[in-house]
Amino acid sequence: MLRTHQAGILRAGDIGTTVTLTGWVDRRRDHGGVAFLDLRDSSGIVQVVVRDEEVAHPLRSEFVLQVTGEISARPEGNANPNLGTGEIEVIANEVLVLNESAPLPFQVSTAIDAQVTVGEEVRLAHRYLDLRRPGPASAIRLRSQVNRAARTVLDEAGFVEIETPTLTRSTPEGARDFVVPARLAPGSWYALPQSPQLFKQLLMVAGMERYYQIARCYRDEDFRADRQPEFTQLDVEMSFVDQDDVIALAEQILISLWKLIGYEITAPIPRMTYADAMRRYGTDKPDLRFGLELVELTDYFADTPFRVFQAPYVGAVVMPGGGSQPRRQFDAWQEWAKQRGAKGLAYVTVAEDGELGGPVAKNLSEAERAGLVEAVGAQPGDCVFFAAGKQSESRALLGAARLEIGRRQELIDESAWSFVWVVDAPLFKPTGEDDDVAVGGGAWTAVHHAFTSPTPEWIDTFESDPGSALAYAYDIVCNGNEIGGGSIRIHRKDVQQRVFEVMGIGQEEAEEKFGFLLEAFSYGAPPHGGIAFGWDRIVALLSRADSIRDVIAFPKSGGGYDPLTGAPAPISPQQRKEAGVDAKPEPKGEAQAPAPAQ
RNA sequence: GGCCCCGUAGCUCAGUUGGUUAGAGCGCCGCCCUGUCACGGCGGAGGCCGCCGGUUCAAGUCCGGUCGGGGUCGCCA
Repeated sequence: MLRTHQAGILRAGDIGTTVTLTGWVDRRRDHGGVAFLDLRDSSGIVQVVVRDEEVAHPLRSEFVLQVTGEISARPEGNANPNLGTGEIEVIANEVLVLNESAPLPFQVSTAIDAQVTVGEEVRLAHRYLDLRRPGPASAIRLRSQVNRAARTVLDEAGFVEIETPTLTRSTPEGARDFVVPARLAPGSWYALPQSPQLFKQLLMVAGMERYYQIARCYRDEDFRADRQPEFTQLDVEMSFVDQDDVIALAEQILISLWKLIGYEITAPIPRMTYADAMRRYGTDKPDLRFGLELVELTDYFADTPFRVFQAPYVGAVVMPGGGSQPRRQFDAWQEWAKQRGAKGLAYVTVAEDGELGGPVAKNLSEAERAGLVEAVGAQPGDCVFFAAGKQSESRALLGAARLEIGRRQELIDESAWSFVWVVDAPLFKPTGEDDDVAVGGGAWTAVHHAFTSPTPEWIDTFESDPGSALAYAYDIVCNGNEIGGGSIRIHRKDVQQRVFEVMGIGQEEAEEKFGFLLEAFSYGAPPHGGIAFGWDRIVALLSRADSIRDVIAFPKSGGGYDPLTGAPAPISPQQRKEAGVDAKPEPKGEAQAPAPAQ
């Protein structure tokens, strides 16, 4: 080793020791006759005193040094309480420049971090400099701990870590695939997996019984703060289990993860049905850090004279203290609602004397006005927002309004952790956006994915009422974020075929797309199920990061662009030719992709 | 694909009703400085105001388009 100690761990107890340190010049304070260097390595910072002006003068920020010297107590009154090493300093008797540094695109030293935030674009373009800073670095280090903690739980529970292919076959449904040309089969393409879903099920057929993988997944979709084209899941699958077994294991994992940041999750984590979540919070991922539940008023307004409320669903959410908002603020709420595709957001204010105000109030009947405050649970000074129309759309709007109210009124305890399992989701949803599609129209698609089993109660009867059939699936939600989800899978070929039928996937199509899986299932597939955790999102939550970009070593920016490498980039004509990108598939007939190996 | 916000020095930003030579802090370069820790002092360099077009006597500023970034809705089984 080029060093004997790490800089950041030196303490008063080390006084008198001669050490050799290596690291970067964080800052330099040159007084002519004496110079102070803040030497930084991964453990922290220590002050180095250089008395030789010739040595100290040419040093610059981020030069890489090897310093040998004696640990010494700082002179009386010169301690720095902001540094762990603030009691001591290293009196250098040898300073070797291991490498120089060009002037920096941004300041790496975080001494002034509180005042200046560097833009994300430039940080990502020089991510290797960004990661020298303790804040960004700590997120990446936490991620390593998170991986280790999960592996420990799973290893102790007898799981086998198995890698699955990243060059695989494009499967229908779901997100857009990233595709890779196959040089040896021009015109044919691999797809990068959206998740290891099919492989992990095959591993259950293979008798591995307990599988996990920290798996990279790829989806060619548009961006969000919490979405990257490549992202990571902790992927888990188990044989001979039911829902409670998977949930119990998942809770063990979550407990060990949150323990890393000193939070104790109390198990069992509460469960809520999907129907309840939608009814009370207007979303399948409710943020339970605050109350403010939606109030269903369809019956209350059953005979209303107000046309807008003559709708299949009427609901409301209360904004505490919202009654005193100025008119333009309410106009802003209308705009907010319109941006989410709603016609508007009706509201009623409740004055301190209980009098109702706002443009909607006068449209209500006497009786409706009289009972409204009690019906919605409002207080004087509040306002009540209403949504009326289709149930799903109205609830979604109210659910979004609830979150917005929570944020604006600071009802959310940002230090809280609130976990909930959302269970009993529907198995199917109507295809297309219109949820009024008549049952029996035949157009159903899987809510989760095509291999999710119906719950035991529905397994024999789901065809009779696909819209009501429940899936044997579960999502784990933390502070309004879905951080994982899974299901018990279908392991019987006949059930699988019936599910395909409801979804309108014919036998031929099923054979072509999932033939290898269906065949595997014909050889004694064990009952199995599993879960996948959104690893980036979990680490982002644990590190209190705003974006998953903060917990990915080299994230992409908008448009899938990597500001560091410049990927994606054009390829040469030679590469195009070799890769077979431009190969024209032969017309139909035998040109079909070869059947999976039998 | 729709909508919103942002593009001015290496970084973070200011820039008046359109009006002389576009500023500040930090950083950078040079000199000075023996107890600093966001050290300090003196001096200096550094700008296609994202790009293209328009309006105007005159555009960083107004208008249209475009590119890039961020957010959001659609989308993401």
